[in-house]
Amino acid sequence: MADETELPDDVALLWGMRDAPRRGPKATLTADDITRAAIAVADADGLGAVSMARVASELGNSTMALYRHVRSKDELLALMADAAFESPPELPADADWRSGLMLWARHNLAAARRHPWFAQLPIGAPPIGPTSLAWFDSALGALSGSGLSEPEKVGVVMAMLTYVHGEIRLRTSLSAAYAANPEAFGPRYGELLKRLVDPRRLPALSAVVEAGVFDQDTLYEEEEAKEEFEFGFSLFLDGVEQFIAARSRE
Amino acid sequence: MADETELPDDVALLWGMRDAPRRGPKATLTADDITRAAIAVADADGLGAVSMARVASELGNSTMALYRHVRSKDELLALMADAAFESPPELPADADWRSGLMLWARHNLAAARRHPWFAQLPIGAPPIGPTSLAWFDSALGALSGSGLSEPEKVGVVMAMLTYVHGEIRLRTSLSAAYAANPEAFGPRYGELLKRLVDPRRLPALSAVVEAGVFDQDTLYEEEEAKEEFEFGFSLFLDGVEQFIAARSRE
DNA sequence: CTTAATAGCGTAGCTCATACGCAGTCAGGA
DNA sequence: TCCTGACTGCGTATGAGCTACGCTATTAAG
Repeated sequence: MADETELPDDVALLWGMRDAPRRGPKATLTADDITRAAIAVADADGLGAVSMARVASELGNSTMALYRHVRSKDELLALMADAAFESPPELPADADWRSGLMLWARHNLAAARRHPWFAQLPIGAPPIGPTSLAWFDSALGALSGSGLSEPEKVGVVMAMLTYVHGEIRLRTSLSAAYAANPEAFGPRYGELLKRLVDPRRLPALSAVVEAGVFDQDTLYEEEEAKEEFEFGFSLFLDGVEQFIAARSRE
Repeated sequence: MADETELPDDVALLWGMRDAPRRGPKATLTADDITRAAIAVADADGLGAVSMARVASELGNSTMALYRHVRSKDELLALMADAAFESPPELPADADWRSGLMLWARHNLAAARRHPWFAQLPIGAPPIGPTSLAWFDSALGALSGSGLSEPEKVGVVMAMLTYVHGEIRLRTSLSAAYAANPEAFGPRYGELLKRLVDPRRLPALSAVVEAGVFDQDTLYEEEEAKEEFEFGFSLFLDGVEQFIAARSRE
């Protein structure tokens, strides 16, 4: 928290730390307003509907007015990425690391499901925004009683982030697509597989298909998706548990 | 593999199963050529450089000629998504499930690293292309000796896909961005964190930052990324191992 | 009161996806 | 043999999107 003068401009914008202008007219718009409006548009009509013109009109401004507060659309997307996740949950002080991480993951996924366009944002830099770092801190905090070293904690948290981001990208995207167009999924998928999968070329998949695993049409509904997440995430946490146990035996 | 007449058009295209036209001039172009050219453009200059005009000019054709073979750019992207991963690896017949999945994941990641734009493609439907299904089959096949039921195998494979996709999205994207612009990362990241992270508000993250975990500038290089992946993925596999052991005890 | 910095915005240039229709090409039937 | 219908490639045009540029109005400092 030394001198703020040398903070790169994009970082300063994320943290709301640009020095206020001394002269000129009062701004009727802030980068924050723009970010919120863009998120509202994306929530309502998808990321594809987020154009500078659309966001501006939503705010009752002209398109070019936005560029006084945001250098480019890419910068706006970076702002959206940080703002999409609200604050991380308060982890109970007496919680063990496992229930802490589980709570963290559930909240993170819930936030991602509220903003399904998040999975489509390009990732061009390590997390540096205030919200992203708050979530990072929260996850690390859950491991404070684990006895792991700092680099080990980071390793575990990065692995967890990996799993959760995969969930966001795969299952959340599919759920959103399913909600938009249920006919293209559901039982149609199972039937397509039955016709496309040659038992000689893809024997393992064929066995699964023949067993009817893909015949239910509830595969992409929220309840089902949650259960599948908890199953896979628990596998991961079991591995973490083993790791922590091994470390504490040393 | 029943009658092919009712296959949805996009699926038939993915499988190369459109019925050939009886009359008219010979086509000088195929959907396959277009897909390959588009992938080449994306590999060379990023997904943003993939425009219909660019792909067409790369093939020595006019922009609109592409639309005879591909219904829209979205369809082209779907073709690219399936073709990006070449064939899955041959798993040694005598391999145990764990080394099989590890081999699978390494090959999958290697393919993804060759095509870093893959992480930016929108996911709008469950996997249905021949390559995607071949990889799916390969992963299921690795579990054939595990004693799991078919639905359980699918659960484990989906969880693994989740982890690997997260890796692709997070680490592969970052590595690509780092390769394109190393100055924005490296030690600069550690220093930024030192200035931005308030020990009172983000104590756990602050401890990690002060411990110097982010000070190396090798964080995003390929070797380092591989090691971190293997660590996290092993945690996951440890969990799977426990699950399989518990199942076989019943 | 002057002046420099700043906000909002109109215009215009460029890129892109793609609808539409024309012209040339090939296979089968008359 | 030749016609006809199907099909390929492509030129043009439309509309949307990002954003550089410059003008005007507004505010605070000197």
